[in-house]
Formats: sequence, C-alpha cells, structure tokens
Amino acid sequence: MNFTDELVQWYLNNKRDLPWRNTTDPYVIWLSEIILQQTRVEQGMPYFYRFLEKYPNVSSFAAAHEDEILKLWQGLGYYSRGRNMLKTAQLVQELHSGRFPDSYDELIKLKGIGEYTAAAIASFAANEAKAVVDGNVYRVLARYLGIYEPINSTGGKKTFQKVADDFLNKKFPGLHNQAMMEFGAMLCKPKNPNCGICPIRAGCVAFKTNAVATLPVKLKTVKVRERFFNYFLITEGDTILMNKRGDKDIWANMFDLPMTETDTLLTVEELLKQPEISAVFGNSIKVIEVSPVHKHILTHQRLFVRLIKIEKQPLKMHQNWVKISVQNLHELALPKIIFILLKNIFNL
DNA sequence: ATCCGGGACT
DNA sequence: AGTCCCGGAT
Repeated sequence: MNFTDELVQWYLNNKRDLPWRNTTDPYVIWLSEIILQQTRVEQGMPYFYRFLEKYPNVSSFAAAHEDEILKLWQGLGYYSRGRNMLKTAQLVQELHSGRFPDSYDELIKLKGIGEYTAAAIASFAANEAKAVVDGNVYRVLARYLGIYEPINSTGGKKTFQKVADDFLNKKFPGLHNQAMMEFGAMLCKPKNPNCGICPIRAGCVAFKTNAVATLPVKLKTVKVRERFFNYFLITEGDTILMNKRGDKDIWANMFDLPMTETDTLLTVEELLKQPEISAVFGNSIKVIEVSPVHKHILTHQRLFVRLIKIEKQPLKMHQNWVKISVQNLHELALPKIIFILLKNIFNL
C-alpha cells in the first residue's frame, strides 16, 4: 500500500468518534473548524455543542449580537475568531441567502477562513480536491519525507502546500485530509510519537535516519528585545569624547559614545535626573541639542537611539573613554547607527 | 516559572 | 513580521 492508502486504513481503524465528523453540513464543519483553530479537541468540544445548540444554522448565527458571540466564546482565546465568525455568518446570509458555501473559492473569500479552513470545509463537505495543511500535516510530511525547510518560513509554507497537494488522494480528498490530521494528532505527535506502532515507518525518512525528534524544523521566532540608548555628545575644540565598548554586548570592542541605557524612553529631563548621570556629568548639565530618536533593528534587538549634545562639564573620565579629534574619527570602527548620528553633525 | 503549539489577519 | 490567547508540558 502507498502512503495515503496506509494512512486512510489507519484512520478508519483508529479515528476518534467526534461530533463534527459524519456530517457534510458546511455550517457545522465551519463551526468546528474555527473553534478547533489553535485549540485542543477536549477544550473546544463543549464550545462546539454550546454554539450549535444556540445557533443551529447560519441564519440564527447571523442574527446574533457580537456581545453574545464573545460571551459564548469566553475562555477560548483568540477572540477575533468569534468576531470574524459573526461577519462571515452575516456575509453568508446576504451573499448566499443563508446557504453556507462548500467550494474552496467561495469559502476563501469569507472572514476568518484561510487556506487551511477553506480546504478543510470544501474537502469534508463536498469532497473537493484541496489538501489541508495544518500543524499536523506539516509534521507528518516533514518527518515522512525528511524535509528540513522551516515550516514557518515563507518558502517552507509554499513547499509544504505543494507537497501536500501532490500527495492528496484525489479520489477521497476528505478522507485523506482527515486521515493526515488524525494521524498527526494521535500517532505522529510532536513529542513522543508512537513510531513503534507506526504503519508507515518503513518509508519514513525521519524514522530511518533517526531524525524524528528534530523534524519538523521551526524557525525560532527570536523575541526582540527593546533597548533605549541615550548617547552624549561632548566636544572640546575639535575633539570628541568616544567610548570603546566591552566584549560582551553588541558591537563588541567597537567605538560609540558615552551613554546611558534605559529600558523605556525617558524624556531628556527624566534622563538627566538619573543618579549615574549626575555622578559623571554633575548636576548642572546644559543640553544644547537633542537628535530625533533613531530606530535601529538588529536580529534580536530593537534599538531606540538618540544623541544628546551637552555642554562640556568638568567630568570624571571613564577608563574606556577616549578623546579623539573629529578628523581622526574615520579611524575608529563605528557601528552603523553611530556613524549615521555623527555624520549628521560632522558631515563625515 | 517558562516554553510550546497552533491559523488568520494586518 | 508581528499580533492575537490559552492550556498543557517541562
């Protein structure tokens, strides 16, 4: 047997008996699919029953008030799903006279229905040959075929959609889609998949190469840290006070200017009240000029940088500080943003 | 306490 | 690319 036949066979023997299966009513399937987005079956189940009881058809749903929908949705999270459902129900009422569409091309136009949900409803309700690609499908295909392209990259999404389309059982697309997802949810799980009893492990690249735990590959969504750099421009004659950076942080061992980092954007007045600033520059700091705040993007940091020109005070020199003439600035390794800030002032 | 999984919209 | 949310796993 081939891949899809094995999976369908497995599905028929192992599927859970879920209330939204064994119906071809696109409204009921829609209800279940939206509720199950980003939601586990056990958590979504009671909501599915409540919604179906209160709104047995799309017309009753369309007549609801948004407050009612959100109240009924309470606790499920991603509340835009509920708001989009109401819009879609009203749209179906107007455009399709209350008959919920079951073709991919009509479904995809509706609010809150993307590629996955359109393919799911169209294939389950009308056996349209559209392959679903959800988290389960990504995982099953990545492992079985040994695809290392990240599933959350733009190219990866294209690749996996194409592979899923190629593998789709064109005779029984609904059954095939259900089987792929149920297999991923029940057997080919993210953690501790049951490879020991897997019917397709003989053809599974990940199983054969011991890569089940590493697939699928997902790009780390590096959470971006925000930092606020307040630089001080202090000149004396044609010299400028520069700072050689340490070797731990960004721009290791390069040159910038004396600065104070804050974790919020302070006004200049607030900034100058910071004790570590008066400790160095004294209490009567005269601000001559303040640059706009420049946003500088790094891989995992967002820097908000500004340059504050102050009148020279008798100051306590830091050991990493150096006075350098403006003519010699070009000899120092300057981070891009520092170069920009200085260039604006000195026409470097 | 922190991380992870999961579709669609903007 | 960032944002929306929660529950289960670690």
